[in-house]
Amino acid sequence: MSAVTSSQPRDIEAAIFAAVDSCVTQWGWDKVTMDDICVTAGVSRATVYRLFPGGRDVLFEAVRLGKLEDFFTAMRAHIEGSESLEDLLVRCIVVASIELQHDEHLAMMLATVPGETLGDLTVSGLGRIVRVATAFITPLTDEFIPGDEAAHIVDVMCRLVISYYLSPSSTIDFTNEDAARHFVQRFVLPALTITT
Amino acid sequence: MSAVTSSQPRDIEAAIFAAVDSCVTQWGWDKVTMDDICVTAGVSRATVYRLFPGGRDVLFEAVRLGKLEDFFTAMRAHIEGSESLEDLLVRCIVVASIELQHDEHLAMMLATVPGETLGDLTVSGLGRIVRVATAFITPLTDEFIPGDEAAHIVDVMCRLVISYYLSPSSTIDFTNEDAARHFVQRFVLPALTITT
DNA sequence: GACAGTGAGACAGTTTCTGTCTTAGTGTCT
DNA sequence: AGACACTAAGACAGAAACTGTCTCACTGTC
Repeated sequence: MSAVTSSQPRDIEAAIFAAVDSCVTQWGWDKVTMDDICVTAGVSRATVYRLFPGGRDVLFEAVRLGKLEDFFTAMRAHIEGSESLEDLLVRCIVVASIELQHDEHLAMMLATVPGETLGDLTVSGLGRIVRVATAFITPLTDEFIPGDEAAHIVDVMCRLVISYYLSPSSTIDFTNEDAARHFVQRFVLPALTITT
Repeated sequence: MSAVTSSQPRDIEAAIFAAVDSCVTQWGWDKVTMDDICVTAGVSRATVYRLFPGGRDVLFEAVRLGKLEDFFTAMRAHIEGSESLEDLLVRCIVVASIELQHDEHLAMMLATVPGETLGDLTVSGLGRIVRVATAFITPLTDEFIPGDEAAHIVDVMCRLVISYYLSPSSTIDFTNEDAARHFVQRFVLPALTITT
């Protein structure tokens, strides 16, 4: 049964991912060594390097990519029933903001280069987040607005959510649905060229 | 004013201690480097090495010693009004157990060799804890029992508290005063050779 | 028996860390 | 002003660690 033989390596890969997650949570990106991960995962060095050729960088990149996808997959589940563009945008903002605030470790996971400060979220990491966010969210906006317009909206929303997460404002709280809705009605919807 | 000049270094020493505490809490003994501590304390490498000649080992030893004394000083405040030996022993057990459970970081601080597992609490670290505990507590038992007897009691109590902390039992909860009192009445007091 | 996947560990090259040192800058006391 | 004590900054060599690759022995499956 190929299902059996292939399920073994999957488990190991999952164990390694879990180990990275655990180690990074405990020590942060900088302090984690490959040996930490191997020991935590209960796996040999050779196995890790065979599964992730390229070593540390490749492994961490894979983990971060996985986290990013998990994040947006979960988010998509939250926004899938939206009946209007306003509703969709509000849900996006609120869910993302709450999720970020709830798990501050997540922000580091979402960023690009491990070991650098959260400030990187606004430099190298942001572009990548915007890219993934666009890929995940724009399909859901199809029924409301055209794709290129959606890309613009998602881009702006990403930056705002991250900005308000990194440096909260006393006037707007994106984790609050009413506040987010008010913001969307006031600043986002009027900016759209279409009126539907 | 010598008070002014001497208050400066005191502040720096305190800052370094605080930095060690913060760094160890964040990363654990193994992962902390001297540079981490210097940066966190906002102090130069040279300063740290001058204040703690011998470097890492000496600094960490000083921190641990300070923690140990803090711990027992706080404990002594809790048990100072005891009117009977039973009362005193119960308070010791409960306060120590609660304190340990409340701040698991403390246990690592109390141990001897940084970077090694908590298991060391029962090997190299235990002797030192018993020694300090004896020095702090036996003076308070003077009015109840002779010094050598007190030393025995403290020794046994230390081991029990640490053992139950490391591996809790379903039958005894030392953080509960009634349970601790019951235990003392049942096992400790009868073992004493004096009857006062 | 062939085979794929794994653990254990040796290995060199690199990076990081440690502990010491020198230099320059600061503020205080005489 | 000048002596003094203290500090920041950083260069430095030696030690320790981490990385990534490799080989070998072991296991279970086909």
